[in-house]
Amino acid sequence: MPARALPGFREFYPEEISLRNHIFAAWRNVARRYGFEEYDGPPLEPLELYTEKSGPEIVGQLYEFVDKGQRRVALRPEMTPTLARMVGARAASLKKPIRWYSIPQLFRYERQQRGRLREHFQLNMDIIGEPGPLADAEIIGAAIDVQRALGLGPEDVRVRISDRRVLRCLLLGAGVPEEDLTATFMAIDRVGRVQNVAELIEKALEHAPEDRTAIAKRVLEIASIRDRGRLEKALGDVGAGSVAEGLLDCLDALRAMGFEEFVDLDLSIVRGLAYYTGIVFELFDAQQSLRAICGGGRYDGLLGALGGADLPAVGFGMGDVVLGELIKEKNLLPSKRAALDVFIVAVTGADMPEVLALARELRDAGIAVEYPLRLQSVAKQLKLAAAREARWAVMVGPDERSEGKVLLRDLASGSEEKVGREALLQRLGTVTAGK
RNA sequence: GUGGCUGUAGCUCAAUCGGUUAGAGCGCCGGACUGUGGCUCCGGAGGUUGAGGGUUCGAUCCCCUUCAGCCACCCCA
Repeated sequence: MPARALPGFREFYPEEISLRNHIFAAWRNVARRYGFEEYDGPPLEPLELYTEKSGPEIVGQLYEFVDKGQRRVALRPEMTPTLARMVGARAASLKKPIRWYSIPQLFRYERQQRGRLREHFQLNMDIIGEPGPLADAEIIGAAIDVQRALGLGPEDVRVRISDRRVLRCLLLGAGVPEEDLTATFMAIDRVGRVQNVAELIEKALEHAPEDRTAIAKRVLEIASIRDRGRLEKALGDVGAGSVAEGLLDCLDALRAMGFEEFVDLDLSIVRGLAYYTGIVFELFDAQQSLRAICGGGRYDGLLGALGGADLPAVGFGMGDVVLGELIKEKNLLPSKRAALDVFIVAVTGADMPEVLALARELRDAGIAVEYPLRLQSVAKQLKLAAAREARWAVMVGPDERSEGKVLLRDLASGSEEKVGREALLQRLGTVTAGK
C-alpha cells in the first residue's frame, strides 16, 4: 500500500467531486446574481500575515513551516488578511462599494472531526467600503440565497443575527466592566453549547466589583433575547434606544427581501473572532446537529489595522464540509446527469476505422462519445454502455457499413433504427443542444 | 494538544473458549453469450486482520506501544 493521504485531507473520487462541484456551482451562481467579482490570492503566505492580526498563539493552529529560503510561511487559514492586503494595495482606485468573492482552499492544523478537517473550501463574500446596514443585509441575503440555490429552506437552515454594538451596550448597562467585555463575549458565545455558561460568565467578570452572580444572571438574561420587543425594552432600560438602529434596519431589509422566514434575532451570537465590530451572524442547520454552516459579520476596523486603507467591511465565510453533510442528510444530492451521450459499438475489428472517424465527427459536434478501446463482444460493449449510462448506442458493423448507415439504439427503450450519417448528427445534435 | 471508544477485502459485515488454510454479500475482472445491455448462473483477482512488539505450543481474539477514524474537550477557518 502506498502512503495514505494526510489526516484531515480529502481525496475526491468522482462521486464526491460531483457534490463539490454542485456546491461550487451554487456559490458562483449566487455570487454572479449578486454582482460579485471573483478574486484569489496565494495559498501560501508569510506567517506574519496571520500572527500580526491574531497574535502568536494562533501559530499552533496553523499549517506553518520554514521554507527553503528560510522564510516563515503558513498555508492560509482564512482569506480575510489576503483580501485586506489586496484591497489595501489598490484601495484608492477601486470603485466602492467593492463586492468581491473567492473560493479559497483553507488549511488549519487541528485534530479532525466530523465537519472539521485540516483543509476545506470556503466561499468568502465581502462588501468593502459601505458602513450602512443595507450592506450587511445584502451579505446575509447572499448567504441565504446559497441555501435556497441548494434546495435548503427555512425548515432546514436558520440564520441567527446579533450586533456586538448592541450587546456591548447592554452588557455595560448590566454592570459588566469594560475590561471584561471581551471575555464575557466569549463566554456568551458558548450559550447552548455548554452547560455551565453562568459559571463561565462569572469567571469572565474578573474586574467586577459587585456581586458577580447577579451580573452573570443579568448577562444570561440579555443573551436570551430573541425578539424585538424584549430588545427594545432592554435598550430603553439602559437609555440607549438608538444603538440598535443598524441591527433593526438590517432585519427590516431582510424582511423586505423576503427572507424573514430564515432569520432569527439571537443575542447569544457573538462569533469567536475578535475583530468583528457590528452585526454578526451564523447559519446553522435547523436541528443544530452539525457545526455552523456559515459565519460572518462586520469588521470595520480590520483593514485599517492591517495597514491598508481604513475601509468599513462586512462579509462571511461558508465552508463546503458542513454544507455537504447537510445536503447529503437532506437527500438534496444533484441528480446524476448522464455524462455520456453516445457509446459506439464496433461489431468487428474491421469496423474500427469507421468507429474512430464517427467518434471524431460526433465529438466535433459537441456530443460526448465513448467507444471500446479493445475489441469485445457486442454484449460486452453494450454492458459497458449501460454502465456508463449512455443515452444511445451507435452500432457499426459490416452490414451498416455496406449500406452507408449506422444502427442507432435507444438504450432506455431498446428501440433501434437504421439511419444515415446526416440524420444521425441531426438527431443527436438537437437533443444534446445547449450542453 | 487532552481524554474516551473503535480498527478484519474497495464497501457492509462474519470467524465458537485463544486453535491450525480468515469467510460471505455487494462491487470489480473473466466466462456461459463470435451482432444486442440491465436478469441469471459459473469462475477469478483482491487481506502483512492498521502497524510494531510482547504473552502463548498456537493470537483477528489477551497485553503494551504507535498510527488512523469517531466522539467529547480545546478551538472555532
